Amino acid sequence: MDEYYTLRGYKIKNEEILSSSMEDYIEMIYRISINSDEVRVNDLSEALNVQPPSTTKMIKRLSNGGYVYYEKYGLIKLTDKGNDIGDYLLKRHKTIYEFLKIIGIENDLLEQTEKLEHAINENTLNRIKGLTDFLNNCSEYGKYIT
Amino acid sequence: MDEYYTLRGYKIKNEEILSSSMEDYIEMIYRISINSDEVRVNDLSEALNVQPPSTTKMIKRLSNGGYVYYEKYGLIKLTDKGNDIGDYLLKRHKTIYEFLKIIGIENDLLEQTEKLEHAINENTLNRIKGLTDFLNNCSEYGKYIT
DNA sequence: TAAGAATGTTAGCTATGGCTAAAATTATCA
DNA sequence: TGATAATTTTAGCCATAGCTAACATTCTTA
Repeated sequence: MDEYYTLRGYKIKNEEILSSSMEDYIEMIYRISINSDEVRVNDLSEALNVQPPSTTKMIKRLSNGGYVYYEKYGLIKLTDKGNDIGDYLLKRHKTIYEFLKIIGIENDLLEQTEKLEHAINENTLNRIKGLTDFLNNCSEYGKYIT
Repeated sequence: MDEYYTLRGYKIKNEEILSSSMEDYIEMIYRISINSDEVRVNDLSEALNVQPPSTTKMIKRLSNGGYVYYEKYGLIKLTDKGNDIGDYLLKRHKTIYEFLKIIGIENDLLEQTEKLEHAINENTLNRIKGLTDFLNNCSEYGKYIT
């Protein structure tokens, strides 16, 4: 029998550890970390278009979960665990971005990527990666898309 | 400049009228309505794996928004507006389901559909529909996927 | 038709994840 | 070095969307 749930229902059902927001923060910390090893509350707030108190709160959660090191007024640094996740999240982001791009999304490319990425599990991600590769090398598709 | 937001940020930014949950409820009312014209709080609760008080609360919101007709202890009925949306949501669901199926998702097909559908806007949906059609008629893909 | 079962509602709790205003800390620079 | 500016935190608010427990209504059936 088909088993439907609300979106929230799926999250609870799967004991999903990371919420979409947590993912957004970790991915962004990881992104910023690439170019500088100083990640601050303010940087993150600006990058995510969020007010600093929201960031403070989230950093506490991430710190409790063992995703970041953080001490009051200090620098934010991903733990090994956090770093692995960040790496995965950024790759996921890029995979979806490339996929959406090749199927012709232009205007809302980033927004659609940001929304979709949280919904896609590892298996689906791999399928999408494979599909993107296929499309990139498919002459019929080349004709179809132009 | 790239403008990132948290997922919640995008929702607020776009003044998105329908939350994911609201969409889930409307889609399910629409679904149930196809086979019977008696949609009750309990049916909906069971179908969505949610407790009846949650449904009562949501039905009130949907009623206030003009998506359903409802009177205490009565039947739930979509308004014309609700019906149009339900129709769109069900089509969106099916489109994504077919897409995920053709790219080889099996185990989490329904769950991934349910998660993805809320993230996809009309333009992306059309692209995905087009892509699915293409894949269905693409001999190279037939070879690739087997 | 009256009792019990089924269904639905209300009240009030939870967590997430935003926000503002105000307080605290840290950094800068004259 | 001490005043001011910038950054960060705390406190407390909001809405969404679940939940349980208790109450109300409606339905069924003996």
